[in-house]
Amino acid sequence: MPKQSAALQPHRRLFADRRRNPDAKREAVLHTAVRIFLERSYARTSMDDVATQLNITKPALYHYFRNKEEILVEIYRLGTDLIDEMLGSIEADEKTGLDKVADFIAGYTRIIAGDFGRAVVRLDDGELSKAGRRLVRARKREIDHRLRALIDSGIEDGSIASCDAKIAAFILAGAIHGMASWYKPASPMDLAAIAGQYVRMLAAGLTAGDLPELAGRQTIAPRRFE
Amino acid sequence: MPKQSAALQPHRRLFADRRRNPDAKREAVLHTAVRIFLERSYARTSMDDVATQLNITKPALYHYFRNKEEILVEIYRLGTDLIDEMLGSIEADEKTGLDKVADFIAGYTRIIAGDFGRAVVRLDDGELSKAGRRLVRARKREIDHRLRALIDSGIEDGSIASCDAKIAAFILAGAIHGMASWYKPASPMDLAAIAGQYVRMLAAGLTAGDLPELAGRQTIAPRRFE
DNA sequence: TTGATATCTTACTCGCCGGTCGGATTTGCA
DNA sequence: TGCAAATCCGACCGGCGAGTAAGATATCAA
Repeated sequence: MPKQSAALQPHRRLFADRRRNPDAKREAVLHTAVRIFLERSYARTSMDDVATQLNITKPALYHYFRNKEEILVEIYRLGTDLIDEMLGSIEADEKTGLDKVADFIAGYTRIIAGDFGRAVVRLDDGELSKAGRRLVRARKREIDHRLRALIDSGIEDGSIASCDAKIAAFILAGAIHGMASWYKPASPMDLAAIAGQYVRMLAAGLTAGDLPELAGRQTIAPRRFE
Repeated sequence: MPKQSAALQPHRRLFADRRRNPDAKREAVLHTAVRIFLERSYARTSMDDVATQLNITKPALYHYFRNKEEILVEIYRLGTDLIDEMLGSIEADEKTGLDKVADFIAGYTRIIAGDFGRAVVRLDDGELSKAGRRLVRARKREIDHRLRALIDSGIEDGSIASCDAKIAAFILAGAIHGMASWYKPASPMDLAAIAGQYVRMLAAGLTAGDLPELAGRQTIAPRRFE
């Protein structure tokens, strides 16, 4: 049983009387579902779980969504839309590549702090059908490529040290994605402070690509850390 | 049906004749299981899948493991053992904090590139029972704390810029964990080159904690990126 | 050779969950 | 008011997968 937060109450009440606002109800399902999915994972959440939380029964859910997968795909869509929107506004700016990437880091951390952003990162798209998986992964790949383009533009204009943009993008995205595993909305830490340290540390990593004493370091002894 | 790689053949052959080497067979189960779990996820892998891959039937598996969870816990144990061992050897060194962290990054990427390391990071411990989850998460938490200690020591000896070690550890670990999602052992990219860029970029981020022009930057306009 | 034991198989049980069927109840509109 | 459509429910189906029971077969030690 997921803990019942006060924030869910309005969604429950929405379903109290029939015939009202199908769109609002559909949205209510999504908001409730994404919370439970994040808490329990998609696979371990049954349609009954979602329905119960909404104070309805399972078949009622199938009035708003064809199946369980459609709910998940819709969640991904909403989440990736947020990221797309942010990327669009960053790309439109007239800034150096480094500044754009820094803006990306700041914006991305904020999106990941939200439910739908966290869902994009944490929910397992391996649960999807082949078609759904293709769709979702294509969107993720596109986001990755746009981040790489940001980095490349920074390398070109000299604001970012020469490096492999592909790996750099993985490092940036990975670092921020990790947030989805530990960040709790009710966290005592200020989100702005967290985002600030992310920007500082990661942007610094991009500018100082080759500190001589680090570039030449030898790695640890070749023990068999398989 | 998971693709049958040549590397699995020896494990299949091990079970060809009965009564031979229980320890080796147990290990063979683990090696086979971790591969399938990484490909298909733990939840979507049935005991029949594992058994089939080994050329035996499901009940035979229960001769070596009490249940499915025991296999997963054992995989976690082997993976975290690798990390513990590495941390131990790093902690024993007489180096600056930054150098120790750099060694950690290099060693960690190599471990994550292996099956059991990748398993620690990618397999969902939410599938475990309460007891198993407690155990696994305790080990993960301990690793996190030891990394923080490494960072703290670097801040103390001045090799790392002052920052929140907790967040810094999350950033480092997150960046490397991300590798588990895209790295394929048969990758064309040289692992050493990847590890090198990880070390360079992340270590640089730790040394240059406060570039003035970055510290003072204002974040993106406060749109509602929920 | 012969029992004792380990190993492995065939054939089940049982619970869970996505999805559906048919019907009941409401709502809004003519 | 009356009726068509929308909304929702109780009861069910079918499949999947973890785990087990009971027995067959090979191995090893004596």
